[in-house]
Amino acid sequence: MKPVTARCDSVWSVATIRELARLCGVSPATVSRAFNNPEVVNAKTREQVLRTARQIGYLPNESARTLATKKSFMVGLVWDTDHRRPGWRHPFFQEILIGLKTALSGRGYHLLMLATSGDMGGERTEDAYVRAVRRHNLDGVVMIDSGTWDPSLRQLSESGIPCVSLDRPVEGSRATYVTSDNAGGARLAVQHLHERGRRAIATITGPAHTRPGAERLRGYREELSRLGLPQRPGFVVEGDFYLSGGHAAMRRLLEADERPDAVFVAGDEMAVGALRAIGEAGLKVPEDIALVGFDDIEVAALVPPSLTTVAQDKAGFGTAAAEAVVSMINGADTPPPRILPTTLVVRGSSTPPL
Amino acid sequence: MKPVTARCDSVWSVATIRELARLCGVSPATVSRAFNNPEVVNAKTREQVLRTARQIGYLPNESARTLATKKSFMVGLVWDTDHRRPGWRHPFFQEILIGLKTALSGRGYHLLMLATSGDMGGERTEDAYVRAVRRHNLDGVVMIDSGTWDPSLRQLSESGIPCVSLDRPVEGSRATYVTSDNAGGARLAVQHLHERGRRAIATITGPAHTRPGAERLRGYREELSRLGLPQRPGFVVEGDFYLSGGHAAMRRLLEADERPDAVFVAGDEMAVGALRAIGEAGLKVPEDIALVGFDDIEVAALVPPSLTTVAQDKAGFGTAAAEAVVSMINGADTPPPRILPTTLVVRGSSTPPL
DNA sequence: CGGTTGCATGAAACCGGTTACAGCGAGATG
DNA sequence: CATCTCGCTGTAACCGGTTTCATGCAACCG
Repeated sequence: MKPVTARCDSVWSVATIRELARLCGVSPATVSRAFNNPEVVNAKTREQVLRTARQIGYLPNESARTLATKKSFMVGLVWDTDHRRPGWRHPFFQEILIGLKTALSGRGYHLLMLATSGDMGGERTEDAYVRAVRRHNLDGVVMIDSGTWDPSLRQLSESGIPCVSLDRPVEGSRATYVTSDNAGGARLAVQHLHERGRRAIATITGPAHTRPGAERLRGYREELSRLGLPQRPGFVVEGDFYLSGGHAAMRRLLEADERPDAVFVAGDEMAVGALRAIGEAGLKVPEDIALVGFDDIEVAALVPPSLTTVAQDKAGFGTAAAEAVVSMINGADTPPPRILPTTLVVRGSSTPPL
Repeated sequence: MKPVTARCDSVWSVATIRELARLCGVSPATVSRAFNNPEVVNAKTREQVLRTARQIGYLPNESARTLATKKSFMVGLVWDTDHRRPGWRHPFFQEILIGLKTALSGRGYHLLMLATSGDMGGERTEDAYVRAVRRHNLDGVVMIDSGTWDPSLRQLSESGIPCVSLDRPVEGSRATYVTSDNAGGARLAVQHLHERGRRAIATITGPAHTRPGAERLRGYREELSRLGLPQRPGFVVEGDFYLSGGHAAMRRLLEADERPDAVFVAGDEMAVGALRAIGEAGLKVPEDIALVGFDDIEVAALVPPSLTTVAQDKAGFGTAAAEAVVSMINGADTPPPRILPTTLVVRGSSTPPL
């Protein structure tokens, strides 16, 4: 009888450490040690404490623990959902989040989504993030590139709180970042198009002020020179990472005097826009123009023709960010920026060769 | 000079309430009241406290506050990333999350992503969620339908913690759920196809054990009877919400004796698969077969022909969930299930009419 | 003018953990 | 046998807020 009742209560009981100590006939200190420094407490005592704890469903109160230790085992996620075009979506936010959450959980950390400077009411100050972190005793922070540069982010990265940024370099003694090998991926793309016999290779870039945009353009240029192909100014058109921008950029490329026979598009969403513009011009992919995108988002495989693209290690972002932030929390030196390898996924938009 | 230093320090100082009280020449109790019960403290005193607080950059410690009040102003998000096919993605998780976070932030709550029973190490027990909630003094919980039914979820919803589920009915005195008007959406789809002159309307359903799957099928059937169209058993094929399932289901429909001239597909991803199967069979959409999907995911607009579909109020999910959970936290009666309206988005796959 | 009322405030206990320090008994050592 | 170690445990202070209760004081009333 009794055990059953106890089992039932276990979900509900709000036993404190003193209660548990009383039941075991030991002091709260010993109970605390039984959990946090098991090796320092006598084996029999420890066993009894743990057993009794299970019976009465004792759960340590994390707020009290955080208060005493100043460690919350929580990492903040800064992800600005304002300042955005309506409907803006990070190309693979969900995959990053899964990777991040899984890796953090595995290391004993939880993830707290921080309110954005925009969506908390009166507290709209520049140091809103820093304030939130301090209030909640967060051990570290991960920030996901918001496209626009929020001065609060700089404050945060320079505040000395362990801080990992995705896809954007940051300054600060305990700040680092994770990014894909954007230049390398671009080189893969250009090289692939070259192997397929294309020689007039244009590019639609991301916004110049974004890191990935700039890096992918750099890779494109580097690979062209390596291959001994000429750099034609008219072959570089800036897009905005959105479908409409890709569409517009492609139209500009088609209207120019010289038509490319291949385009490296620095983002899959833009590539879908480009695909459409090409279709509207009465041309065919890949026969008239081959296309290689970047990101390997879900649509890339679904749209006809399916899109050859440079794939990023999406879950790897989350894992790498978690590793970096946890190691800094544990006192390790600030790790260098982590560059994740990219891979080429060949699909219909670049095959068959000419 | 001094003010500047103070401003600088403000980010760093770890002033406590006693420190602040000392500086103002009042007791900690008064400071606490100045923040939490402003009306009960003398106007001049209050002003001075707030001003000084700003100067020295005082920030209340949330752990201490939670410890004392047992309110954490945090809501847990249960989102199981295990048990999944690799690469599984909720059709519009990101939009829901944005809505949820924004609505919660606006109400003064933060969102804590709970580790899944799977990804925390030793603690893999059935009451893992309940334990996490209690340890962190979470005020409430939102659970996003994980597709598979985890017994821990039932424990959670029946634990008496304010709890809102998305797309799945739940039991529990302080538990409710938010869902789209799936049946109504299905009726819209069928009605639309009927208006377009189609009479042999088949359906590819979601898994029967999922709520949205069952409801959409119900709506389809209801609308058929309302329109006086016959229910042909062969016209109902079960899919799995994934592309491949939609593809397979469509093939079964095409192989049958009687070919439909329209199909209501209970999910956009399946609809893309169906689109493909139809193309492979040498038929054309919408000329031979019209298609209406469900969800209005991003690809729906991108795939050719673009997909007519039943749109769900994606951000509305998050907002409604936030409203419900916060109202329960504030002691209101458990609100009834919230059914969000759906709308028909007409695109190429169902136009022009026959 | 004594007593009531109400406002503003302070003292101290409390929330539930952690941890520095002291103490205690048993076995080892000189 | 006195002393020193060592392993284990308890006492009590502390983390930084909130809240109950008591109190001082001024205004108000008859």
